[in-house]
Amino acid sequence: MPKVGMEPQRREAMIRATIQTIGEAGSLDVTVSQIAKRAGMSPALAHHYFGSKDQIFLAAMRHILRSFGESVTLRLRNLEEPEARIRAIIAASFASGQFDKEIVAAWLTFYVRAMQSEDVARLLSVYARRLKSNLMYDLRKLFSPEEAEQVAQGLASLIDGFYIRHALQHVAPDRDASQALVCDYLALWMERKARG
Amino acid sequence: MPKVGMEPQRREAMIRATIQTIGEAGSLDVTVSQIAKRAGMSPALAHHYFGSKDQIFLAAMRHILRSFGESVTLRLRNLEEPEARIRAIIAASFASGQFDKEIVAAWLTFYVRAMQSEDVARLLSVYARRLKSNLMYDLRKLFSPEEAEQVAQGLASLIDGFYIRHALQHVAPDRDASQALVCDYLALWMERKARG
Amino acid sequence: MPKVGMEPQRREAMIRATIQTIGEAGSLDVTVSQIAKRAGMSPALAHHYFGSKDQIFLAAMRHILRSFGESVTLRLRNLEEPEARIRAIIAASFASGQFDKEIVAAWLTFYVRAMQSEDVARLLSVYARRLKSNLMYDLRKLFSPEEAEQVAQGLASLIDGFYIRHALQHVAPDRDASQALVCDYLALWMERKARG
Amino acid sequence: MPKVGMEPQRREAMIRATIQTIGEAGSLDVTVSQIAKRAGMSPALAHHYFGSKDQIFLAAMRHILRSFGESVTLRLRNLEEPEARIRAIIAASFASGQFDKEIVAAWLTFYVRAMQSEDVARLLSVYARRLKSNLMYDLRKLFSPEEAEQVAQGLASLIDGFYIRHALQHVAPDRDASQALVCDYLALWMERKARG
DNA sequence: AATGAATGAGCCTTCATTCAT
DNA sequence: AATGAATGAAGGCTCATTCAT
Repeated sequence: MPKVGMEPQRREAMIRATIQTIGEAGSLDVTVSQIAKRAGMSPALAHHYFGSKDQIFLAAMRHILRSFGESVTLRLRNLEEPEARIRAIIAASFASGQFDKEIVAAWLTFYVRAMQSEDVARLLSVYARRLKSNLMYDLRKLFSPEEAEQVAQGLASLIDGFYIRHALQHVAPDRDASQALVCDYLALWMERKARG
Repeated sequence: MPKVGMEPQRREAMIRATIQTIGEAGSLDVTVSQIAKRAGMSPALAHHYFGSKDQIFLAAMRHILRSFGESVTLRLRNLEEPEARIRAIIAASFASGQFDKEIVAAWLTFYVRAMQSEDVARLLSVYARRLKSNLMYDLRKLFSPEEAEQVAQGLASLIDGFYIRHALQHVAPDRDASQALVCDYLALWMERKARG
Repeated sequence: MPKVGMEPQRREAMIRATIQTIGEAGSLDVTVSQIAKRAGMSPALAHHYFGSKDQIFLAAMRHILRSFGESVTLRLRNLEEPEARIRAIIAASFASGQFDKEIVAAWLTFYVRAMQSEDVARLLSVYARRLKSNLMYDLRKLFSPEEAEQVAQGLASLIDGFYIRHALQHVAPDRDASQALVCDYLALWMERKARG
Repeated sequence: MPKVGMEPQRREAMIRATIQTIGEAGSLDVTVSQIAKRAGMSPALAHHYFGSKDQIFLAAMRHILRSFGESVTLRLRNLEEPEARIRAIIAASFASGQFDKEIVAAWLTFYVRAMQSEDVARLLSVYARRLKSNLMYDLRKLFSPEEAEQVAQGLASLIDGFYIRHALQHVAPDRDASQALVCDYLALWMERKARG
């Protein structure tokens, strides 16, 4: 009996396998065959569902981005206080499922990939803009427009910086310390503001 | 035209071409042929001088790292005051010749490469350790040991974060704004300390 | 035309083509492309099925060795008399399908290859040991242990010698004359023994 | 001061290096660079003196052949008795300097090479013919023409067989045992003849 | 729905050989 | 006499992608 409606399962399996494979290899230099094998199917079927290797990567990236977006949305629900909301966004970045070695490695490789692929770059910039607008929404309630802009830039860069360092196993601070340092960056600005 | 003593010139040409090619492509997926062509020689000669593609990449990376190191050393000469010295290190990171699109792109790809290659990882960690010890040397004069550690981590991550954002043309702040924000991070800590 | 189950056919075609190509060239300096072309497939497919050039060679050699072994086994069936059995083994070495120009040339190149490749050497020594134990089994019934050993060595070397000479088209004796001379070597020993 | 008359020394060094290199590698797959390096000169100079890689190999082979020929001539001097002379020829084949691992390996590779190269084949056949005529000269004094022919073939093949086995480190008999077995082959024929 | 079969294109690497000095 | 410089040509191998079943 021919199975029907396999597509969603196959796609999901491929996406998961893609992230795992890239994460392990620490590189986009993974073959479609490797990914397909891990996903339990033939490379031919993978192509059938995705059309090309690029599309496979894009789908995986979209998955990571969407998953992060949903995590943020969830954490912001019921939070009113600006400072708390910003901390929630930061927390989302370091949450398990996001700051895991595997995910971060995949994330990084995609980042680099954006230098080559317009599609990837577009995807990334959508995410970046949304993250920034999220931050700005609350920062504007705490700081002047110029200061808010600066804090947003600082926070985002700091997070990216910790990501890259996490991926490379430098003597990087662990998850909690990293998150604490980012939160502290907000605190430093709050203190300056308080002091006048 | 004399035909002896070409090796240094050839090596230099290859290194320059490697950085340019990687910078433009935004990827390590460049062929030895491409690089050699840009450097004005045959791929065979490139292999003759470097032995392998990996060695070509390593040489290019060593060049970037050494160049950065020398820049830092130069800028620290004659500076005594801790805060000024830290600002000098930051400035070196954003100096032209270092924060250029091309260099940063190459830098990033090497960063990612470190996830695969032991050799690259080693090279990078040497640089990271030196940078940190440079920062710590002066930070310890300004802060408690724990605080110094935190500031160092923050500064380094912030710089890396701006690098990655610079490479990706996000709505990233420009060179001066980036540098200013990093310096301001130090300022924020100094203010907190001053306030007690 | 069904497109499944091609692997065995492809492998067989490759093995045959390998022996032919090496036989014609009289050298292992043949390219995978040449062999694959003769076998009617792309070099890529050849690699797909064998993994590497070395594996292709090994497979071809295993084929020759196995084919010789089976020929010997077949000829020994139903033979009880020691002298007849030894003559059968000798005959197998000179049988058509074994002492053909092509096969002998391939055989020789593999022999030489054994000086470089552990794998080939191992394969060859397995065959050599089996051939010797075959000979010794019957020789021990005809001669003293020391004599049996000598006869075995002589017979084996003589066969190898005729092989090498056959391959090189020296004014070498033809198949029948070669075989007769080897058999006569056994006869010489039998006469000596008879005479006491 | 420019050195003059270097050519003979250079050629000799190259020939020695060629035999050593091939002997060690157990293969003709050695590069001109390897040989030249071992001979203490640049590959360019090697080409200057020999013209091509083929010529280098041919020169090395000619050297081996000539050296063997001279050894035979020397050993035959002052020997009158046919049987003794034949034994001397056999002894020459197994003499140190001829039956050494290195030489034998080179010898074998050249043998195989003869299947490809007309030049090598010609060289080899000259040697084979001379060896045979040497043997026949004395054998004819001991046997009928047909028998002499057979003994010559047997002796030559036996020697070649021991060579090949010596090169491959099979559980081959050592130098003395090999030589004894070849001599014994002659003895077997003498006994048959004596018995009548 | 699924896959084994198949390949074209391309890359890294090696090497004999040439040339200018 | 001697060599560093340089390359064209070729080979092994990989892989995304297509196709027939």
